[in-house]
Amino acid sequence: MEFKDNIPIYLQIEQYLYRQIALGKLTAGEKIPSVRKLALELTVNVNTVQRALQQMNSQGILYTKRGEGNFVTEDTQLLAETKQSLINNELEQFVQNMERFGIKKVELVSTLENYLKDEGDQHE
Amino acid sequence: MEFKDNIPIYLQIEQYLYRQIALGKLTAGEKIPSVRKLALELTVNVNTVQRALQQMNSQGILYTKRGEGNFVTEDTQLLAETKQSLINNELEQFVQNMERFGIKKVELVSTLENYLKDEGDQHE
Amino acid sequence: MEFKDNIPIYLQIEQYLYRQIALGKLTAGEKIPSVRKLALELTVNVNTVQRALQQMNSQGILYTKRGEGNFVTEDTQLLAETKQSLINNELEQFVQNMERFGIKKVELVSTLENYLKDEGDQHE
Amino acid sequence: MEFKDNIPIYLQIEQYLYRQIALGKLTAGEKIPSVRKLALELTVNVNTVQRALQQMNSQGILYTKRGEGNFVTEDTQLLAETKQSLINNELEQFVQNMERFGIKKVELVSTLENYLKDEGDQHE
DNA sequence: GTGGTCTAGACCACG
DNA sequence: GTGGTCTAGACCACC
Repeated sequence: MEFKDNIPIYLQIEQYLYRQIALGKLTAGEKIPSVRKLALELTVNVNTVQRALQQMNSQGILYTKRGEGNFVTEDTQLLAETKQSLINNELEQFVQNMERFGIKKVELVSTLENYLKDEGDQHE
Repeated sequence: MEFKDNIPIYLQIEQYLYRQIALGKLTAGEKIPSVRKLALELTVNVNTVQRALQQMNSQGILYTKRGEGNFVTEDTQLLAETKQSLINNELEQFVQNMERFGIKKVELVSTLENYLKDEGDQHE
Repeated sequence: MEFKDNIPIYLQIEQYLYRQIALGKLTAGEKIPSVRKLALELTVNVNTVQRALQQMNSQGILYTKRGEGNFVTEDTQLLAETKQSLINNELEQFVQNMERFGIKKVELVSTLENYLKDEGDQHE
Repeated sequence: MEFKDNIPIYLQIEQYLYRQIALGKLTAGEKIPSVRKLALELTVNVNTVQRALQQMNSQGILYTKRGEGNFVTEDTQLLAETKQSLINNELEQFVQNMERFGIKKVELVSTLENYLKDEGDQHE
């Protein structure tokens, strides 16, 4: 896994784990790898991993069993809500940013369609 | 103008100016307000403004006339390219992020349409 | 280290570091002293050092590991190219300046030889 | 005439006039164009031209006749000396800079010869 | 008036 | 400990 330079690594780890959950690779109640394992896998400082987990802990997405490790919450509703709110955030941001470049909501869909089409053409 | 906390102010100023140009509020060859004026307007330190301008300077979007001020480049092609690349970046990021949440390109357009529709409903 | 008055200090620091690399005193992948150490050594403000490093960073000669420090790029090809282009710049400037004094390329080599010889004589 | 951004314009004008003299386009005792004419020619502020002339005045290269204009000194020896010292400066700087890149005096001549040769090849 | 450089010192984020 | 950002204020060079 590679990290971008302009965003804190612990946030990128957080996003990574969120995605694992959103994609169903980590399911409700499942144990996630130990801090050290994750740190090794991601070639990152242990502190950095811990910081990411702390945040998710305080958001209720993870919970810690002392001496056992960290687990994904069993509150499937919370998981679904979280996923949806992340996606909505993304959409909101996107719409906002495009408007700042003078692209109005009405034009947004067609702009996106064109982009996807062009991108596809390039790789053909 | 208000600044977000998690992004350096000088980058936000840069983005702001880029948008002004993209929207045609600052046109090729036009003088932009002096660093001190901008600093006052944005209630920010002069150095912070200068840093933003320096970056744009080194990217060729602005140029400095000593003792006179900063001006938007007259290279309209560069301006157009820059605008387009900023928009494409935005699109690329968006598509990438959504894919990370398991939303594939095929579904993207409809997801966006739904979002825009729902958002509209809320405000009715 | 002493600084000339007519050139910005941060540029002189940049040049200094470039030379350290060109001379092999700083090698690919090596950590360079922390900004604070450098600032102390050079009896200069931390910000001034940082500005020099930022430039080299954006040129790809250095990269930053958060919380760890700055490192010389491991891209040895880039290093070699950079060194060569610095030297070529120097040569180009020299040739150009001499031509402006009416010394043509044909005479350049002998002019240089005479200069080196005379200079040697003085110190004998 | 075009000016570099990183060097004060008045210095560049000074150098320009020095070269005109060194090349014999302006000879001892000759009147140089009026400040306004020069300013127009070079599309530069009048103040800027004046500043350049002031410096050359104080160095004795030019002298002012009130109400008549500026003239090149008639002291041909001073002119010759000045020219020589400018050239020597250039040489000294060059040797110094190259040494900073690890190119010793012994290698200098051959480095220069190679450069001139390569450059010639490119334009063939 | 314009921008450019530098300082001292503060506070923050990261590992 | 590392670097990054920001401020306030000074001084300079240029037009």
